[in-house]
Amino acid sequence: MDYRIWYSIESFANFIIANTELRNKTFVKKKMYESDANNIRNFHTMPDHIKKILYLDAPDLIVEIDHEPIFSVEVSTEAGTGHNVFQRFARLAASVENNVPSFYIYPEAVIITRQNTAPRWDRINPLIFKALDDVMSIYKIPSLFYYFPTDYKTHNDAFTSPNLIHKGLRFDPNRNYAGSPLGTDSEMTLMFAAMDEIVGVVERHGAIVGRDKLLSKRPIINRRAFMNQEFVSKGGTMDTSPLSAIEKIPTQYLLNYLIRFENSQYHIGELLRSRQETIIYKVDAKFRGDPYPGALAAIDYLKCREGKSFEERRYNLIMVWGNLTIDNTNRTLSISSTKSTINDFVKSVQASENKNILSKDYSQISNSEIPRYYMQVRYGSTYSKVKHIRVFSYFADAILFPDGSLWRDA
DNA sequence: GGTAAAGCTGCCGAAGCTGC
DNA sequence: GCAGCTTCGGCAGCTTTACC
Repeated sequence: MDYRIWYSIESFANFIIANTELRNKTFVKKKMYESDANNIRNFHTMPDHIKKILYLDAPDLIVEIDHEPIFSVEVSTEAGTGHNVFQRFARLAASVENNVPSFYIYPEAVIITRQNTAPRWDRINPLIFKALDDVMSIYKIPSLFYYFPTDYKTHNDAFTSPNLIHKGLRFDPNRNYAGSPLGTDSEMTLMFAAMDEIVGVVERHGAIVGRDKLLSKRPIINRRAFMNQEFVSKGGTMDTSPLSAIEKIPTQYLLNYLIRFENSQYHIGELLRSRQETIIYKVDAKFRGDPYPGALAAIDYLKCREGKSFEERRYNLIMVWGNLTIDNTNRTLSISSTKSTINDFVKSVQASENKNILSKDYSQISNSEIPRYYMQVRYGSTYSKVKHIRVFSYFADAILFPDGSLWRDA
């Protein structure tokens, strides 16, 4: 069986290979190109099944066997307070939505030194555990969390951390694995065991049949139980960020707001009307990407989804850019903002369109550009839009700005 | 009213590309 | 070869909100 290991950072690929059964397999390592927006020379060379995972956002590593992806890995060293831990959530979801198990490595806490304050641990928002569990419940595919090794458990006083200079993080000393977590840490050895379990199951049953069996395997059951326990023991609730920024309203309020776009020829379609209530993610900020795309994806799984596609939601999921007021008298919404406008969204889309070469004459296309042209013929601008535009328009049933709105009819 | 947590955003660096 | 641009990821300071 032939393995291919797609990586963003080669040293991290080396780290995973050396610590798992992959080291004994026949494999090749390949550089992963993330999107047609940020790497127009090479993205089109990515195989179709990898492109599908990259559609929403690119993970740090994808392992495939005989052209079938078997798991993806995302690693971060950021402090996971507030909505930061959800920043990478869309890429975990993108993997699982393509039936590919995902691993998320994130520190339990990171030392942050602020001005005029002693160094202290910024701790993870435990709601991430609930969000990942909901993903597993819906897709029946593992989406597992492991702590990036830190001094947090052993050095509660941040100032005493031997790795204070690295914000309390424990990195692997092997220079071939530069920037990777400490491989001998118990969290990492458990993760390697789970990866080996996947490799073993897939080799015995094949990738398609094998992945349906994974959730019932003991190392994965145990990890899922640990994640649920962490949610509870760390005081997780359904009120913390990003759920602290949502409102639930009767859908009629939304329809009453959108009526301004209707006329005798056009009426809002059936999708929004099909759900009685609507969840609104309120962001009164300047229009931007991270951390909002990941937070929006997490809200979908935590509150709205009941099935594998956005059509199977209990509630509409919409995003409001601006200061939202719910007008209970007139059963509608009002939005004001000096920070964001619909033009911020539209300008981003237009900027992405500049990456498209579909309007060129054949004589204008260089030979090396032809495969990229041909990819765009098939997929249009699917892969050439910037990440946050792709993620927002995938997850949100509607996006409202004070001066303009976008919505799905079906 | 004070403190801690949550939320927002300006700015920075890395990587990779384009154009001269 | 180099300057400059875009995209992405990330840090941490500032502001707002929540809580006691």
